[in-house]
Amino acid sequence: MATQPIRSEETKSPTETPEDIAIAALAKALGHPARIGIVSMLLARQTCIGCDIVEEIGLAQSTTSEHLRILKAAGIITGEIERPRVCYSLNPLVLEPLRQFLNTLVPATTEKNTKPRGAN
Amino acid sequence: MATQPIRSEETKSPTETPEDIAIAALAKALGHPARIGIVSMLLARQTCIGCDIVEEIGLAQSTTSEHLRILKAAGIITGEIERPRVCYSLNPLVLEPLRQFLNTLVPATTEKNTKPRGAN
DNA sequence: CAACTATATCGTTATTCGACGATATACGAT
DNA sequence: ATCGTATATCGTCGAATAACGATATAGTTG
Repeated sequence: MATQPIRSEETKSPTETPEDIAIAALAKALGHPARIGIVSMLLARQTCIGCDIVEEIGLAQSTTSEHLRILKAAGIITGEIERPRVCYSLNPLVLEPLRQFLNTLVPATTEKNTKPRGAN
Repeated sequence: MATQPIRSEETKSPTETPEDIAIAALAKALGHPARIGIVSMLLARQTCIGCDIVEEIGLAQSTTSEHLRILKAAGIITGEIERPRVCYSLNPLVLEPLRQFLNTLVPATTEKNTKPRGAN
């Protein structure tokens, strides 16, 4: 159906650096309100077991589990199994590339605005 | 899990704060390597006309235009029309909520790894 | 052992995304 | 007026995402 990719000799290769891909993957993992909520929750409390997250997020258990899986796959959170629970906690260091990317973007203004997000 | 009460009055409202939604929207807009590349490009040069971006990104013109549209919709870039060109530039301030979110996440004692982008 | 709890996974469905080529638009230059 | 350039939009396709209920898994407790 589609005409054959003539892309043989020309340099139509998307110029995606591995760095770009890594940063985009982190941003993508954070690109859903429920996942932002989960991360915020883990920041407020130190650790959370999954069922508390399910309750607070307000989505179906299976849906929440999927969001947790995405965050885990990106390395942003870790889940320590404590059968039958799973104890989730933040692993903020993996966000460094994204964080530094953003910090280079913003015209180095005041950094002292670091108020913690309001507790839920 | 206790049988969840049927979604009658309360209970199942996804607890998404407007703040969470805003942060997630920004992250989502950055959640693609091509868009990270565009933003990086606009950071390196000060402004770019679209055709240069198309060339550097290496995707079809229509695809690149779509990525530009997404970034524009999120407010991350602006496009000033200079017919027949459009001159794009960064508007990094709108990223503040996401940036601050990340900065509260990352333990502030972890500032050692501050190498700028591009060192690969 | 049986029941309960917490979580992950499966199957499904509807929606969105990402990519492309083709086409439309709008201006400057010839 | 026609051509060329730069950009946006349309239509389409396949893939990915988000959501859910149902079910499977695995440990704890009665």
